[in-house]
Amino acid sequence: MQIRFFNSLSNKVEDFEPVESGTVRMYSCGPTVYDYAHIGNFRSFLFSDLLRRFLEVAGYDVIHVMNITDVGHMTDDAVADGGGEDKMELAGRRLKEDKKSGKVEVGAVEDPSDPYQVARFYTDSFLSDGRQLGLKVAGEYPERMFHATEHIDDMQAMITELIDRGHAYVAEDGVVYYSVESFPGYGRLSGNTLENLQSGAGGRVLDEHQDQKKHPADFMLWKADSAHIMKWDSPWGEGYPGWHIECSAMARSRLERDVIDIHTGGEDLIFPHHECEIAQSCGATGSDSFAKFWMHVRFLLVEGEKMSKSQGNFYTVRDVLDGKVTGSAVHPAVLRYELTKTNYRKNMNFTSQGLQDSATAVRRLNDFSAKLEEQTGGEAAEIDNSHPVLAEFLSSMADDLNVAGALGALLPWASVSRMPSDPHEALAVLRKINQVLAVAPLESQDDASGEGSSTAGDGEEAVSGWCRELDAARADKDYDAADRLRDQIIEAGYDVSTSPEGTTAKKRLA
RNA sequence: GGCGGCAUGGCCAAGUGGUAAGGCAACGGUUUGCAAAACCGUCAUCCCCGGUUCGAAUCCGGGUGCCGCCUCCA
Repeated sequence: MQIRFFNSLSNKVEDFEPVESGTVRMYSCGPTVYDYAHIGNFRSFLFSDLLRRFLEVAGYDVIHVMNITDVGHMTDDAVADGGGEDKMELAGRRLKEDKKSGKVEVGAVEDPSDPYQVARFYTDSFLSDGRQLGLKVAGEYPERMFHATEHIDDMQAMITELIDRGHAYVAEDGVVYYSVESFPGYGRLSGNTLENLQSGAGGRVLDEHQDQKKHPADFMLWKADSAHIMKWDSPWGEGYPGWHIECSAMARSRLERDVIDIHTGGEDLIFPHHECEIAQSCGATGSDSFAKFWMHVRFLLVEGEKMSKSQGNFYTVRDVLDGKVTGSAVHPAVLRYELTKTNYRKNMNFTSQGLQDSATAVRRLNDFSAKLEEQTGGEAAEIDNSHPVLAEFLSSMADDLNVAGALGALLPWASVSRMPSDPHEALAVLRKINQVLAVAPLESQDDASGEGSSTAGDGEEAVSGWCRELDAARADKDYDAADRLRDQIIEAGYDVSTSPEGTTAKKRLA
């Protein structure tokens, strides 16, 4: 099976081969932890998870790492190089407000003016969201997910290398800048070559107040600022690192290679972030490449509109799970399915209807899974990847993660009314597919979350009592009572199914 | 103004030269105390214009629309 991915570096679909046979090293730009992650963030993170899971099922050892950005982002957007205040500081003030108003539990953050506590709070939120949604790397914290603030040494070492190799300089104001003119490959990823940047600058202000820099596109590596809320000693004065350097430094130290296989992120990161990473990494290592494959996720729209706080269509993961979109609680597996079912290179349209569709599909896969488990007693056959459904599923995924094609193979097969002739084999196939999709069985998410499942158990007992009452009413031909009970169960968030064997109710997933 | 990406039925979406997968919704039927579920069946010529070809959703040229980046941002 030849795996092919679209490479943002060449804007072409290319055959994928890892640098080291059998092992894939991938780096994903992770969350910033001064706010809750939203569904757009998670589309990106789940894309990297799907990619990683697919590569694992395809037979690779995957070393997948993701950073947690807890330093280096500034609020002032008029000045790109360290203006305004640290977003962590702002987040601290907001948390303080939320604490007062009761939006954030007492005890969750003791001292909001401590940026490390703010980071800790939002890191925990992220890890909890991630684990619920089946994000493997979140379950591997802190081995494979780690904080930028714990890698300041690596960043400083890389900055030193860059200065030594003539790729960086200390400007008159004491700020360390990367010199883009020292790196001929600048612009290769984004198309924003120095030439293009210049010719495209018409009408736009390109840093006229950056007269300290040798070139307007030079970007900050270290800024001495003893007044800054988060600061470290350095050869260039007490201060903090630029935003881009953390990924270059951490990818190298954590993946232990100068050249890695795959680097992922949202499409907005192509420029300047990833362009700058390449310049830094290649500049420091002397290698002519940093990541062999760059894969970028397109943005998602919400009901056809851009997601924005002012439009009122801005959703965090917990908003969706709590039912802010659909009006009733959404199972994490449904959100995972919804956010991964559209190919990562297309803008996906996140809609309430889509969530409902996903819930139907997840239900279907789970019913199918449950029936197979029942038929086999959980005994799966030994299989390779040659089963027709599995083979088509994997070959679709191998084609630049064609999820829709893969689901096109899976869904018609996964039908409880046409059960496969060999359930042991089918169970093995489904389990393998679910290693990629991670939506059926649903329990895979519950282990990690720990919350919500206990209350669901209580509700289920009441509902199953109502089902027995409903059966009794129907036996008595007391249809008014039966209809009332049915409405009651539906009201409680369950789908009712009556059959000669009795009434059963299943929790609606969205 | 510069650099990229995308455009298939009501919705999600496969298909990369030979006469349009799959899912959801809808509609008709079977079933049902009624309904739901389930099952059977029905449902598109592919943004526009021009070209290449025996033949194009698929290749080429020109438009149009949408998305991202060029300033923090998945």
